[in-house]
Amino acid sequence: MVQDSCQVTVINEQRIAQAQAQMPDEMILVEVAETFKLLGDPTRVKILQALAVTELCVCDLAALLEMTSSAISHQLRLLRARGIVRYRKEGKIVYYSLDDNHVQTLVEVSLRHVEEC
Amino acid sequence: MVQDSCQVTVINEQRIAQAQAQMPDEMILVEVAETFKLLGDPTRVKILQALAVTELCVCDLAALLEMTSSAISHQLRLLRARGIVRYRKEGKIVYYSLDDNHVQTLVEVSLRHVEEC
DNA sequence: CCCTTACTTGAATGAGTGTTCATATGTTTC
DNA sequence: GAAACATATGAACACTCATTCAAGTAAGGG
Repeated sequence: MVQDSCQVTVINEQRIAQAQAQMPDEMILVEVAETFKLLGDPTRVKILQALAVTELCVCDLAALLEMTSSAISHQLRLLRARGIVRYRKEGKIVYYSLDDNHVQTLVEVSLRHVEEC
Repeated sequence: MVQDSCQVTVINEQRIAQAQAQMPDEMILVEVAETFKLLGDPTRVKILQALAVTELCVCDLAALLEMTSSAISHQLRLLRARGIVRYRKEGKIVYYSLDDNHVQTLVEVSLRHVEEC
């Protein structure tokens, strides 16, 4: 047993070294967590699920999810910032659609996972 | 254009109906979001990444992530509650390992996604 | 031009969350 | 049995976050 700088006892030094060796960069792991965090909200999951079916404008999404346009717009801003959705203006109407099929895959995998349990 | 109960104007009634028809149950979508939320924290992602390599006890994880055993234990409790990790007692030491390869798949897909960008 | 409409945005608020600290539990060792 | 140790857990704290509300922008119609 060894004490590290944090006063934590180490039991299996070798396994720790092994896990550490295969651990991706801190930065990458933080990004992975942030991606998941973005998907970790029912409103945003519903938005993505709807946009996976068809392009929709803000007020359509608001009607579909029975929420205010403001609430939807705030969430779309987050999804936009991560490049998950893109938008297209048509007059004063703004149409949103998916811009990242990786994320779509994640939602699908998670859906199948939940449905199996 | 139609006004629904929430005072939101509907632009594309047909598309909304289409999206609604393909929308999974509210309950399932909430569970999907909760699964993602659980993966949406750097500490938990690191724990899962480490356990994907090898079984580890709480203090090993604490040493690896340079955090207190208490903080790790709290996170493991959440992962345990969702059936994502399982544990095995060996005397006073508690070894944790992964108990859900779906989740492992999600992390892998997300890792590849982040690394591509 | 003014009014309505679709959307955005900033501040505020209430709920939720991760870590710390102190304490408790259960196990081993002396 | 007492001390040491690995975990677990409850409360507290700072912090984040989703929604609401109010105000602002930009486009179209009368």
